[in-house]
Amino acid sequence: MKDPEQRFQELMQKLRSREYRLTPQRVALIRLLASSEGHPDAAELYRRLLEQFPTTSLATVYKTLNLLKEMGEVLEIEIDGIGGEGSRFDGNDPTPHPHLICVRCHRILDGQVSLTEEILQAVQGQSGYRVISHRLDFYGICPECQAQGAN
Amino acid sequence: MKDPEQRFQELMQKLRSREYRLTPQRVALIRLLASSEGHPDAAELYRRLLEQFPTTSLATVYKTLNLLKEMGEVLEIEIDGIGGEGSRFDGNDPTPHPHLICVRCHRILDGQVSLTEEILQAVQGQSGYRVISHRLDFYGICPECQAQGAN
DNA sequence: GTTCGTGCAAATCCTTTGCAGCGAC
DNA sequence: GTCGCTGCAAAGGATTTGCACGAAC
Repeated sequence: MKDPEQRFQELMQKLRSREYRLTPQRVALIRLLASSEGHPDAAELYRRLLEQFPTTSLATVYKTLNLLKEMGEVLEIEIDGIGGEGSRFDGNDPTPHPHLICVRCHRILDGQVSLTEEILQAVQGQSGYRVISHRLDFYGICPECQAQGAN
Repeated sequence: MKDPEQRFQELMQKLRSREYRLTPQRVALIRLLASSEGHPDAAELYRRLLEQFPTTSLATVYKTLNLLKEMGEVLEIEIDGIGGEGSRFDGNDPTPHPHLICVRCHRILDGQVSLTEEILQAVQGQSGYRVISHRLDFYGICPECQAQGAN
């Protein structure tokens, strides 16, 4: 995980250079995304933002999120098999990297492995696809949940 | 890809042994899912089902889909970064396997590679998670779309 | 005859959009 | 002063749910 403050500066710089307006709400949201503590979803970001800006709306959160996604600075993590949950986001490290998703408590941890070059080559060779990015997620039970319940 | 007829029999057998009712609509849907030609979404399955049962409803498609998902006999493939599309489904092979998703035409191809045992071990070791399943999807441009447009 | 599945409509949930007013620049 | 951003409310789209009728067993 990158240093949040450094990542924050990085994001600010990118927005400035593209001449986007740095409204206080936007800056606060970017600060949250720079650390992306716990891989928050839109509602969680909204909740944290409300503490500073009681009139902020969810729509604003989504708009900024979409802006950053288009810039490739935020990664969207969709959890499947787990109904009723929205996407989670990672603005700390937008490079494709694996996630470990606990099917019990929905905790998300960053994985440290990466796909080997052989695998990428094999996939491209077999299919003829030109691979642009990928997504690798593991579903399982986190240590805490293992400790709690048997099974 | 498994032989669709064989997979169909397999699915029928599993439903029978759990004493689910084999209504004509359900049987027809299972036949579609056994091949899962083109990794259809719910709307596509519904469309194909309508040809045989003009009064079928989307709700019924979803209900059967959920039943089979819970039984672990259908894999749900969620495409992200591509808005306005629902999940796609694979009832031919419910074992986790990679997919190649074309970001242009949304074609989905089954990948032939699988994660190495080392990667799985590494992930479990680093995180302490007990990994149950995983998901590996590649995003790129399929050969047809590469041929069409430059870039 | 029972119980489960179907099909309709309405409801849900996340996310997006339209628009008027405000604020960054 | 301009134009983009905000925030509200309403719309949108995929999926789910409630319920009464009909069909599988």
